[in-house]
Amino acid sequence: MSLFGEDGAIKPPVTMKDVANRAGVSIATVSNVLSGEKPVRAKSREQVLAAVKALNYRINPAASYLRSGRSKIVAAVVPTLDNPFFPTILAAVEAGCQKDGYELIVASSANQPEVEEARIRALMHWKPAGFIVIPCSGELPARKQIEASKIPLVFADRAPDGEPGDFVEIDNVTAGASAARHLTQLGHRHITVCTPSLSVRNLRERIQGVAQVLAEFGTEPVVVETGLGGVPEALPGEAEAQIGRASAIVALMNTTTLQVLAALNRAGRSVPHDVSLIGFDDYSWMPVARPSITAIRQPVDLIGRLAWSQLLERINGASGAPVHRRLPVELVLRESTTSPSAERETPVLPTEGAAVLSLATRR
Amino acid sequence: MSLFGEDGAIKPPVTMKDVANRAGVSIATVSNVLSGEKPVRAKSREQVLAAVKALNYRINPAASYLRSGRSKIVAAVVPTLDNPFFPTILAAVEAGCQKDGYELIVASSANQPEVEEARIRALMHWKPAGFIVIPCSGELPARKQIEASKIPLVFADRAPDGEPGDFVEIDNVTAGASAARHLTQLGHRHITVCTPSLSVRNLRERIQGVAQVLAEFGTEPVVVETGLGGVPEALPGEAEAQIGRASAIVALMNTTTLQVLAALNRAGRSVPHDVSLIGFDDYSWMPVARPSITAIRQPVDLIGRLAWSQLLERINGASGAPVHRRLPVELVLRESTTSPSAERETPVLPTEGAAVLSLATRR
DNA sequence: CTGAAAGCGCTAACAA
DNA sequence: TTGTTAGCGCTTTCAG
Repeated sequence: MSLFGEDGAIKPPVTMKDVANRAGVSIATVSNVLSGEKPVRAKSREQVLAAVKALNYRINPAASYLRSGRSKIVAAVVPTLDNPFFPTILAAVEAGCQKDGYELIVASSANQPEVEEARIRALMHWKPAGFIVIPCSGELPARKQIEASKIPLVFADRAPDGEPGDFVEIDNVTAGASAARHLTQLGHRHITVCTPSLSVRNLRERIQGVAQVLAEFGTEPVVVETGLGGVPEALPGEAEAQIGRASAIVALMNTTTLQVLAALNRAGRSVPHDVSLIGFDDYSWMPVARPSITAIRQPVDLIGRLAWSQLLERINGASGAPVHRRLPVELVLRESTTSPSAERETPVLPTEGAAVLSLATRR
Repeated sequence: MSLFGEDGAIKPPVTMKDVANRAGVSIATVSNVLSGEKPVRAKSREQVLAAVKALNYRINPAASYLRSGRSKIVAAVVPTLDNPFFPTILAAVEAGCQKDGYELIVASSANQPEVEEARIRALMHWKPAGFIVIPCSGELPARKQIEASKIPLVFADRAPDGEPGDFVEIDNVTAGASAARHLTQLGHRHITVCTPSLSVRNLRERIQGVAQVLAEFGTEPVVVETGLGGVPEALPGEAEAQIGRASAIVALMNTTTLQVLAALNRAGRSVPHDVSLIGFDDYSWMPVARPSITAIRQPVDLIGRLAWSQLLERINGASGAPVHRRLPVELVLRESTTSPSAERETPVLPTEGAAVLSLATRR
């Protein structure tokens, strides 16, 4: 399979013509065998396949695309590759692509809508067979262009505002509610929700889920916006203070959990003694941390797999109505959540009197 | 910029011909303006550029590649996307690609040499402008083909056995030595090194670094192979036992650190009371964990950036000798390492009697 | 400096 | 069922 001939000169790459010659058929027949579109006599097919194998021929994807207007490329646009959540989805998508013979082009929007727009436009020129997009905000102007070009588009994890189209996500409202339910069952009545951003719908829905449960108890979540950054030295003053005052916290993203943990350390608050914590996303460090972290586990791999299978169906021409899947999450109970004691509950709202709570429900 | 005309019909995409017509020049001139290869009269250039902008024209990359044999694609092959270490490198590469007008195709070898081989061969058919490869083992047969095709190739993090070629990695021996030095300075003389695999050279070099330091004290590291998997229920019996006996552990990869932590939990060994732990790779959960984890911090982002800039130079024709960069790491001191007491040192070799050590050196 | 024209390797009519 | 042929949109001689 060397690219060099006997004389050391570079061999030109094998083309379909070479295969045709060797198989004793025309290039059209070779094309037909390879594409499987048109019927081909068994004998011819065998000869072609043999020649393909002998020459180690692989179709030139660019030529194929140029002529047919269809490429075996899938384009994925994610908010960032620095947060492991997104690459994990991509891992599943990539595995699907690999299995089904597609290449995956990956672009990061760096959490900036303008970059996202520009990347999608650039990707469009490859006429990818499909797009998998995890938008970085509620606006996705480029969506119109993708849809106008009839390129299948599947959203994963998040969809822009408006009609979701084909979309695989978790059931965010229920997930938020599960977290809140767990905390209320432990006896918490005041929950602080920490979110990196409010401009993404799925995060707003998680808050909504928390709010629904708290409404039963006549309270509302305190919402703290912590920003998209990594784990900073300190959050903005107000956020830092609100976290310091919290008795139960739900962190809506993996990065947020770390931000919260850091802020709690700075505030000298201990988990779960002073404050209970539930994090969205379950990572392998969470069971190992001390205390181990109670988490809402998203089926990340499944999100990716379903996004791919949905996209593939569209690529293969499935028409039907948009498919919007909301996958269930799992609440993984660990050590970071426990019952509040009356003493700890009080400081949250200093105006209220202290109540005495049984400690019996502590694990 | 709609893809629809006034009548709602789909507009065919803008081609170079359209630009030429509008600019009142030939398509060759348009091509020359866009490629910048040949000199073009300023006037013509302006007209072309104006037309390009007006029509929102973008070159068709497949046609361009088909004709010229050069593509603006970079192919990256990584062992997995599930370990955040690799996507972080890719994030930097992707940023570079974006800046310099390349698209990034990502393929995962799933840590299997055969898959790696197959993926590279598939990618070759896109005639990418360059390859960035993080090999999954010491063998990389496909390398010959890449090099024979004159496609620039840069290794990141690891290189296959033999001549490294263009390669950006950390200084593994020194990194291993730093970890060991830190432990010996604390008083440790017995170090257990946990590695996911022995078939990757950079991991072997880290062990070598540890061994060099221990040699000064007349001891040798105990090497435990823990496998590439995630955090399993239990490691193979022998590995589990060796970790349980250790008084100081260096974990050579991020996943290994978690495996070790889990194994130590199962063995009822507490960090750093019973055993000190240093992990390779510094993740945002490590400072937040209790105890926080002492780590060898790799300049992951820099590895990616340098790999890209090196690749870009080759793409642009730089010839010179292979560039092999070994970047320095940082030892980040945290709570998971401390001096051994005699009681803790002893159980390593159960045959020895217990000794009493002062606890004064504990932090 | 610019334009005309010849393909790159492949697919899709169409003819046979 | 198969072969012939005309391009896909671009880059690259080669004349002008």
